[in-house]
Amino acid sequence: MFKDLNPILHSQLRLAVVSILITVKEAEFTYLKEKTNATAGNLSVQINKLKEAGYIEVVKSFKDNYPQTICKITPQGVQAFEEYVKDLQTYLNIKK
Amino acid sequence: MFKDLNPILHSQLRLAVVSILITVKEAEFTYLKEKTNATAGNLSVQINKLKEAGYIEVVKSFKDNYPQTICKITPQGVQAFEEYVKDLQTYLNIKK
DNA sequence: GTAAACTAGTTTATTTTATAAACCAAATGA
DNA sequence: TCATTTGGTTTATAAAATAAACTAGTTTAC
Repeated sequence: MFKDLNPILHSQLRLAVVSILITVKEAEFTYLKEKTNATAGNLSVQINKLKEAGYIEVVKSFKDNYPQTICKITPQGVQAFEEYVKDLQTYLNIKK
Repeated sequence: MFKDLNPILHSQLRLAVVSILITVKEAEFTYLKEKTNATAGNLSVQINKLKEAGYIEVVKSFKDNYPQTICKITPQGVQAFEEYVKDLQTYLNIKK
């Protein structure tokens, strides 16, 4: 009946990050922070979890002398997100 | 951009319970346990949280000599669920 | 009639998560 | 130069989910 929801994506902040990355393909840490209203610490932790899960790719470099962290979604990330959205439907089945 | 998700509903088990109660209006503890595949302990805890939030009503009685716990959704529960589903859309906006 | 197994839960303890607070290294500005 | 800001990370704390243990009673089998 109810499909298990991917716990990595069933988190408000991680879901927001993946949601953004699905549409923009690439985003800076600061951009994600602004769009999600997350604290830097929280975002840092959650980005690492997404990276460890293989859902995003993180590239660190420097831009205008400042450190810069760029995140991109991976094919696994896209797939996991689509699966999550599909699974979620079973919980929201008011639309019949 | 991203609306905050109701933390009481953003939980797999509680969401499943509310989802069921939205469609059946009334359900026994044992029925919910079977449908959600939850352990009794976990279900007991989560039912209490939903009750404390005012999202469900819990009536205890006896049936065939055994204790029986019946849960029903409240108007606030229905409203919170609908709001949650709506808020969730902002995270899933792949459909444009 | 009494021990073993089962029903229907609750409570407590443990693990996992989420979040906040504190920190770091470097850059900028007064 | 030293206080502030940027762009983070690490560590500590709070909250949540989950499991394990327990309660209270019932049924079944001897």
